[in-house]
Amino acid sequence: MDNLNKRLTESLENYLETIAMLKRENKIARVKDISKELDVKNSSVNIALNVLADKGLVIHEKYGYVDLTEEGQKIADDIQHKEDVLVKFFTEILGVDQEIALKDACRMEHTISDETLAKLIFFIGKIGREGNKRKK
Amino acid sequence: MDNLNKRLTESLENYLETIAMLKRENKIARVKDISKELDVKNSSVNIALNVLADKGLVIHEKYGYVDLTEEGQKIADDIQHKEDVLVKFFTEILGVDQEIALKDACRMEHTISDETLAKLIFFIGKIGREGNKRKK
DNA sequence: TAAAAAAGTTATATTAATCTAACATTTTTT
DNA sequence: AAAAAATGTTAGATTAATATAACTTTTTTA
Repeated sequence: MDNLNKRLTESLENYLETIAMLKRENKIARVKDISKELDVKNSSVNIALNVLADKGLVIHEKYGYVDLTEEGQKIADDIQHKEDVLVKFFTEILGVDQEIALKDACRMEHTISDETLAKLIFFIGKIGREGNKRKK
Repeated sequence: MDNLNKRLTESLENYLETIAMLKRENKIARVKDISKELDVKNSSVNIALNVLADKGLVIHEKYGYVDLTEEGQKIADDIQHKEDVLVKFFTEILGVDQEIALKDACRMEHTISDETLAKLIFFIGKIGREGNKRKK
């Protein structure tokens, strides 16, 4: 288990996120589902899973299901949270089209810092409260 | 000249942006300046310049200066504009620290869509006008 | 102006992420 | 339960971006 606390690549983050999503929607994640979702080949998924397993982020028994470790799940949740915040900001505050907002968020979720995310969350909250005030 | 209108990689965009910046600040750009700025080796710069020259975005005479073509300059300006808008939003509206804002913007400038950028510019303008109103 | 230093280039290697093709295992169907 | 289909794995290739090391050209300096 390669446990140096280095940042994951965007690609590996996407694998974690996808596995978490599949578990949420289908209860289980299989290689085939992941490759379909990410539009890559099974062989690519396999290689990525080996890397992630090596880092202690996924569990993958040969020919079996794919699961996230606690740490892997935490990372996936973190990225999903970033995506959700970005999508909300883009659609509800900027008025960006849903599809474009999602596409942008899925790329930016890998690069926004925790500091900027925190400020963005605060800002969204503030704008929301101002909006309510006006409606009263 | 490989003139398929495909999107550039983040790395190549960074080279264009850096060359544009050096031209702006120093009048000229040299391999050494680019490598220093991007923290890569001269040999890496060379390879990138060959790729960019092949795409008709830079001009690079052997052992000579590096310049941008009109198209290369246009792309560089576009990326720089995205960076400026993002930095402005992060610092002036969200209140993010200057250094972190710049770091985030330098990554996100490669992924934000034109649509989202346009909405963000509009939003910044609107917030600015509201701010002025209050001050009156 | 010749030697030394700096800058630039080329050849070769490495890493990450992907692919295709061949092979292995599991699941489904008849 | 045997054959066929689906799924998963492995081996080997490719592409992009980088590095190191050796080499070339240009610039500086003594």
